[in-house]
Amino acid sequence: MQINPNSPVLIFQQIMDGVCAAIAAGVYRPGEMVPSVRQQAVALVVNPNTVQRAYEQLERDGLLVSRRGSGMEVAAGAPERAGRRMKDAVATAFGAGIRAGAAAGMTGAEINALYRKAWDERDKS
Amino acid sequence: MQINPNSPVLIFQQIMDGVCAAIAAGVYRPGEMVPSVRQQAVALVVNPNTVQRAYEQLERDGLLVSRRGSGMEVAAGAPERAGRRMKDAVATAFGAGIRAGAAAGMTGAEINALYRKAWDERDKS
Amino acid sequence: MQINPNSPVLIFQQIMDGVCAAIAAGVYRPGEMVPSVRQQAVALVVNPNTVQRAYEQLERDGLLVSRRGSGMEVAAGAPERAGRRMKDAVATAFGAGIRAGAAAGMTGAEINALYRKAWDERDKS
Amino acid sequence: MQINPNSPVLIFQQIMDGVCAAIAAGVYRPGEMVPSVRQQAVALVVNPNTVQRAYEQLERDGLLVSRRGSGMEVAAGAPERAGRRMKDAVATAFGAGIRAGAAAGMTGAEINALYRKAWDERDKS
DNA sequence: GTGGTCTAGACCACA
DNA sequence: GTGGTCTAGACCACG
Repeated sequence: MQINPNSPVLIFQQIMDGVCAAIAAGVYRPGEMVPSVRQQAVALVVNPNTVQRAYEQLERDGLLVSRRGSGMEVAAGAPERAGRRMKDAVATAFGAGIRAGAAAGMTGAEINALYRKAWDERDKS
Repeated sequence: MQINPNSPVLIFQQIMDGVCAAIAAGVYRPGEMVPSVRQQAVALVVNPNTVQRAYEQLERDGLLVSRRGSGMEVAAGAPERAGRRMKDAVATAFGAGIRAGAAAGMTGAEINALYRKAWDERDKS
Repeated sequence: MQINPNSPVLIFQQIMDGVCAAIAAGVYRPGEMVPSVRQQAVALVVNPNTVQRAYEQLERDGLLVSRRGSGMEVAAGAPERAGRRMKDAVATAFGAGIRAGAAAGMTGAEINALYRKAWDERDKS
Repeated sequence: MQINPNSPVLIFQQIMDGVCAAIAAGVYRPGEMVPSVRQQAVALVVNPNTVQRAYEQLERDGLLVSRRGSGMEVAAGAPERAGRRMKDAVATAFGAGIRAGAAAGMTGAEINALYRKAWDERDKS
């Protein structure tokens, strides 16, 4: 996981997205601990408060539960919730791209071509 | 063109995107005037300062040129530049979606299915 | 409204309680602006971030809505929600007192006497 | 006695409250030993350090005295002190509830009704 | 001026 | 060591 401080996407949201994806992908499993706020902060070269905020939000969303004094743990049922969230996010991104293309007067074929191109260039960057 | 004031996407960016798309789509043609700051502000239910800032940015990007005393005009060569920008934007959106899906552990087939679903649901909202 | 920094009750919660009570009491009415983050901060002799956090939470709870660039506004239907919240809070406080008294071996009469005494001493402090 | 680890009330305070109530109720009598730190920790499903801190505080408050090498004993005069503390605690809870209700614009009758309701629902939870 | 995000660094309760 | 709250002060987009 990596953070881009120059991205228009808020840093704490990038962290949320990353943790959410990791849960959905089964990298973090229910009952396991996620990296501590301070660890994540140094790993991502980010302020601990920012990580804290992301974790706090994930706890409100039911993906994490905080264990006082010992750390944050992946909640039961979190993988399903995270999977749904990620599907929504992907669908939203695709929808935005399609709508932007249509607004720019592209034909369906042109838009699909852009998708295929993006698909072929995955793994880049 | 419509603005969503509750979107996380900044309003002035939504305006830029809309104008850029309109230029790419041929709605606004080189040499034509774009709606005045005040007209746009009324039409989009937005603060004139915000429209002003979007137009300034578009001028810096070479899509608009200010005609002294009379308003902003679409620049020569703007359609091509705008078209390239929109293609980049669409490709970026698709790339982000694909990367998010992959990070969440989705298979290629699942991601493609989400794209097809988003495609079938275009025109919605 | 006043904040007690030495109270075990978290400051941002004291702020939330105060605003919630003011909404329930009709001091702040739907559609009106609440004091700005910075104003509240100086008024309560508290850090702006702390006020911000309280307002943020109240927004999540549907009592406030933030108007970009202009301030925070009392949400429609907020008085009812706030009233319910305050009733719950009062009931919780009374329940805690009653349970504490019972745990300490007090008789019902003793507990009721303490309530009457607290009632007679209201307005103090 | 039971601990709620999800309560906003600090655990060590919950322990202090419980022991204090037990002393006030005559469950623990002067000269008797209170459960050892380790026993309490097991019984309450809590970290021994937390129990230790609660006991230390109670000793500082004059409710317990440590018998060297053998544990903690209820101090002489502790029941009176504990009783006073519990009365204060109950009165404080009632006062907070009454003040909260008044701040929310409730009438005296409404507040009293909430008290009666809380009274009728005692023993619950 | 407004809200909102981020950084830096402090203190506390808890394990 | 952990999470959590608070302070101080910076920058940004928006009105």
